[in-house]
Amino acid sequence: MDEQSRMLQTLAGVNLAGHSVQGGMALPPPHGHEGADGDGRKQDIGDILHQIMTITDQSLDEAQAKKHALNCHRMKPALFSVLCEIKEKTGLSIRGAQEEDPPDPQLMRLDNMLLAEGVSGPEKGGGSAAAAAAAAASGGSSDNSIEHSDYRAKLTQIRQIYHTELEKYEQACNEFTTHVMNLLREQSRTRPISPKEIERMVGIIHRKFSSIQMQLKQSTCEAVMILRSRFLDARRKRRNFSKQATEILNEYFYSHLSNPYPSEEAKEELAKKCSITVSQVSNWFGNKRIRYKKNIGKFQEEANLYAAKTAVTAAHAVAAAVQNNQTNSPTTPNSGSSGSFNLPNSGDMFMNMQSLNGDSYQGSQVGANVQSQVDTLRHVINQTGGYNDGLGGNSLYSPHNLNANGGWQDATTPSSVTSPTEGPGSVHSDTSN
DNA sequence: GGGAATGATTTCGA
DNA sequence: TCGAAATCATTCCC
Repeated sequence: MDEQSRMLQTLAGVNLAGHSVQGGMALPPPHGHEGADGDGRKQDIGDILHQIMTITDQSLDEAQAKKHALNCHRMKPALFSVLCEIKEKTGLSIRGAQEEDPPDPQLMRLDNMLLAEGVSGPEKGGGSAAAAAAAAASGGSSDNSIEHSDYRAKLTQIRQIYHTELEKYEQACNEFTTHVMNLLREQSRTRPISPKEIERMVGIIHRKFSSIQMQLKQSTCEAVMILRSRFLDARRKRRNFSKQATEILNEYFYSHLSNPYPSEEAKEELAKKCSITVSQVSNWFGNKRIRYKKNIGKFQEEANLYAAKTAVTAAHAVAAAVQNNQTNSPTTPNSGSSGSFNLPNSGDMFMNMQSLNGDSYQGSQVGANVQSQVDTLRHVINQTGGYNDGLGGNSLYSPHNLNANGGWQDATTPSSVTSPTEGPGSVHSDTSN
């Protein structure tokens, strides 16, 4: 038995017995004179119900005629409203639970992500955080800015497609909803369709369309994720630092060999000079320390090279200071470097050179050219007589870069500062750490 | 193409 | 949180 027949039977069964339908609604009093007594009313309603029940058995023309007659029947409005109410109540009891849909967590996640990535919501800055982070991580070179703008362009493309599609869906949804509403309103003249039912139907349509929208959002999110991962993966695509950057880092490393732990400030400065990030500087020093320690012999040549370089720089600085000293009052030569960063006094460098001859460095030899630079430097310094032979004696630069454990001595007390043999007036001023 | 070099990441301990 | 150590992944060089 279909729903309509059941409802009609309910209607007939309940109302004909003279009781109100569930919910307390009674059949309104008949409009005409005829319904004044209960039997006449029962007869009337029974008649109508019979006609409705048998309408499908009749030919199309007959049925049409009967329908028209029923529509014009004086009892029609009353019956219709009762049918609407019954349908409403049964419908609500069935669908009531579905009405209060909690917000879909998946949809919320998608919405949040699209918002965060700048695909939905205001356009400005969309996804720039990810791009900027990746750009910063990979050094912020011009290549990266190109990649950055590429990322932005692609994100804008995704955004445009998303909004176009969303608009299409919304338009289609509105059109379809209007169409269905008109249809239902039209039909409500011939069958019991309450406004609530229309609302419900609209809700169903919207839910269907929102599920399509969810698919769109999901695909958009996937596209963004792919784009983002591709962009961020560039971070892993290692690029060697420029030669200049490596030189700067090496210079710092070998001139601070006693304590190759740059402070935050030093790291920042090095990062700036090398056009890399602070964390890249940290990585570089981490790698350098471990690799140097693992294979000191292999780095010997490099150490000598940078020591020589620093010696020359220091010699120039001292020579300049000497000249200055000759023309002006005596001054204490500082660690002042003409290098690109606050090159510490060559103290560590010389310590390195001494160290190279020490136990820790397995008796390796300092290059002759370096030695000659040192000699020159020492000579110049002696000539000035401005300060102790800090660079000269072994007393100051003992081979204690690496401790017995194979590690550098306590980073907080670099040898350059705490060396017990370091006399007052030493030129050693490696305090950058 | 293979090995060395090198920057990045992961794991672990202090 | 930082650094050591191991390892991965990529680039460089022969």
